[in-house]
Amino acid sequence: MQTDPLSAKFAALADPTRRAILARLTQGEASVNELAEPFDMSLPAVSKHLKVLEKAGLISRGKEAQWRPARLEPMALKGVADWLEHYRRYWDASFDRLDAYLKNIQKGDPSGPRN
Amino acid sequence: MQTDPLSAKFAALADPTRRAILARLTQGEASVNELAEPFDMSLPAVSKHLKVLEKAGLISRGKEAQWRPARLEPMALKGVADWLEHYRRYWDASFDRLDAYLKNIQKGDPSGPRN
DNA sequence: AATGCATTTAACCGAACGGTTGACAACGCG
DNA sequence: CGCGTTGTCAACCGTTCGGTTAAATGCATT
Repeated sequence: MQTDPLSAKFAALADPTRRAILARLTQGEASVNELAEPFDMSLPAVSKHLKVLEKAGLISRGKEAQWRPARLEPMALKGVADWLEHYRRYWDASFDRLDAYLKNIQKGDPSGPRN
Repeated sequence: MQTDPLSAKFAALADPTRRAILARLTQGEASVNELAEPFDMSLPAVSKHLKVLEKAGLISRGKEAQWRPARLEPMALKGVADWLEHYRRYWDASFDRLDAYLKNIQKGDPSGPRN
């Protein structure tokens, strides 16, 4: 696992089990057993996945008696979205037009896009 | 490396060197040597990173004489953005009220759907 | 044909990943 | 207290990752 936060987030998301866990958590908090139920995998394995997600900041854990419920920490995902946003202009056509417009007015053309 | 495309993309993005390569490619095509220049790392290492990015669909390679320039394949990033979009409501302020509602029904508010 | 440049392939290495099993810790309850 | 439930820890295992060096490939130039 890398040390920089963005790498940790991407690495955490690069596993279908962990993404499924996140999807489940959009329904609300869940215990480890509840989270493990859909998977053909031991409990410690799920526990490890949760630890990866927690270290990446994508979830946080609670403590209620012997339960340690996990909940979504969605601002971490916003961090990923913000990184992606830098590339939006390279796929989004409507963003391209806006970008061209902004570049033109920055060049001092008051009438808008040129070409 | 996983077989499903989304995992491959996230895994490819989980490395700062590879993200730096993508950033460089927003300036336009580049040869392997050009891409390797900023990094304190051998050429084969960069070549491997490019292969990871290519298998993830994030870049494509050309062939001009002995050069194999890499270029950005931005629609692949859009795939990642689309996945993230499912979670926007969980961080975006404009969805705060919906989020509060969902949290209430999850606590067992009998007026809402049950988990 | 020989040289030189750009890039990839092959073999190898240590560290991290994703999983297992078995033991252990923490808590609620009879 | 003793017990069952919940979850983590520790050790281990095979595979993948990210890097290296050395050799091979592809192409242009002379």
